[in-house]
Amino acid sequence: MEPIRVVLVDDHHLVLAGLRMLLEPLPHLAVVGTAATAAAAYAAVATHRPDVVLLDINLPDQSGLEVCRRLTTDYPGLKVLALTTLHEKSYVTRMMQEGAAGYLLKNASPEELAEAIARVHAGKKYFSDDVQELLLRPAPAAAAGPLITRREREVLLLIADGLTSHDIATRLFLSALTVETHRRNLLTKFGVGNTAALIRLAAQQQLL
Amino acid sequence: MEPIRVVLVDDHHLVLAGLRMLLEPLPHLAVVGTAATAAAAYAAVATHRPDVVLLDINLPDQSGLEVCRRLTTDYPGLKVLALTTLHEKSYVTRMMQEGAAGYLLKNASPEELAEAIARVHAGKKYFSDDVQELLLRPAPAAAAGPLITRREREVLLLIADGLTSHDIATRLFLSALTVETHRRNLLTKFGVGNTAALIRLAAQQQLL
DNA sequence: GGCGAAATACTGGTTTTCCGGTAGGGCCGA
DNA sequence: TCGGCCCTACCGGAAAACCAGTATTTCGCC
Repeated sequence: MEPIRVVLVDDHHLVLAGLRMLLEPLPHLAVVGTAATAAAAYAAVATHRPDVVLLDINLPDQSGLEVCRRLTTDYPGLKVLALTTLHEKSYVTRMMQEGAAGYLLKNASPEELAEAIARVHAGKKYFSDDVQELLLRPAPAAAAGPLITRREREVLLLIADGLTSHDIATRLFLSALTVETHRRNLLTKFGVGNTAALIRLAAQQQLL
Repeated sequence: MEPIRVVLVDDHHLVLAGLRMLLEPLPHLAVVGTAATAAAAYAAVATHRPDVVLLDINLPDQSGLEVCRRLTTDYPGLKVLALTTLHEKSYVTRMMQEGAAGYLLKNASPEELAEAIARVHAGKKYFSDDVQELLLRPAPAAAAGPLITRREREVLLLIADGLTSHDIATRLFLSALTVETHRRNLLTKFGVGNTAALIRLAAQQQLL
C-alpha cells in the first residue's frame, strides 16, 4: 500500500522539526514537504500533491483559515488537519467551515497524531478529546449576557462612545424619546440602575 | 571539550521532539533528558544534572515561573532558558526576575536556538530580537492612562458600581459636592464628557 | 394571516449629572 | 518656606438621565 503523503505547514521551525521526527519513523506515512508561510504552503501543495496537510492557524503572512479555504477548494481530494495551540471554540468552528477535516491541539500525543492523520485520510473527521468537549459545551457567554436586540446594541455602543440620547437620536435618525426607551430597556435587561454600571457590565462581557 | 548537557521541558510532545531533532545533530550539545511536567522537570534535573534547561512557561501542573525559581535557587550553576510563544512583556520580565538566563520565542530558527544555548552556557544573557525590542519599548499602558489620585480611583470604582454621587458621598463619609468635584476631575483627566465614556475608557485600561 | 417581539414615539415629572468658577487646609518635596 | 498638588467643600444653573406608563407600526415566524 502506498504511504500517505503529508505536507506540514507551521511557522515554527521547532514544530516542523518535531512533526518530522514523530512522523518519519511511521512506515505508512511520508512527509513530502514542509512550509513556514502561507505562500510556501500553496507552492508545496502544488508541487508535492499531498493527501493530507497539517496546517497551523497562525502563519506570518496570512490566516490559516484563509489557507484552509483555498486549499480545500483548489484541491477537492485534499484533507486539511488543523493543528494549533488555541482551544477557542470560534476558531474550531470557523476552521471546520473552511473545509478542515479535523482539529488537533499541539499537546497531542504522537499516537494521537498518527491516528488523526489516518482517520482524515480515510475520509473521516477527527477532533482532539478536549476539542470535542469544547464543541459539546455550548457557549457560556450567551448565558452570561442578557438577550439584546440589534437596535439596543447599536444604541449601547453609541452610549459607550459618550454620546447623549439626543446625539444618538440625530445619528440614527430617531426621536430622542425612542433612544431613551432603548436606554431604559438596556438598563432593565442588564439589571442595573444607571449608565455607569451598564457600561461596566457591557465591557466585562466584551460587548464593546 | 565536554558537550553542554541540556534538559528539555515542554508539555507538547511535538516541541520536545522538534527540539531533540534540532539539537541532537550538534556535536557540542547533548540532550540528556526531557520532561513534560513540572514534577518531571525537577526529577530530570536532579538525576541528569544538566548545564542548561530549556523551559516552557506553560506546564500542566505548575507555572514555568515557579519551576524557574526553584531550579535556579536549588542549582545555582544551572542556566534556565525560557522558551515560549508568548511575547508579552510581563512574562519576560517576571521570568527574568525568577532567574532565567534568557528568553526565546518558539518561532526561533535552529541557528538562533543553538546560539542561545551556547551564550547562556557561557554565562551571558540571551533574548530573541523581538523580545529585545519588546523590552526596549517602555510600557505603553502608563502613557495611555492619565495619572489618577487615590481618592479619584476610589470614586471611579464606586461610580462603575452604579452608585450616584450622593451614595458615594455617604459611603466615603464625604459631602456629595466633593464627590462631584472628583467626578469632574476624572472626566477632564480622561478627556471625556460623561460617565459612559469614562467607564468605557477605564475598563479598556483595566482600571476596574 | 395572525401572534409576538422589536422598534418607534409620546407625556410628565424627578433625580442626577455636567459646567463654571471658587476656596481653604494639609502635606510634601524643592 | 514656599509653591504645588490633593482633598475637601460650596453656589447656581443647564443639560441629561431616569422613572412609570402608554401606544402605534413594522417585521419575522409559525
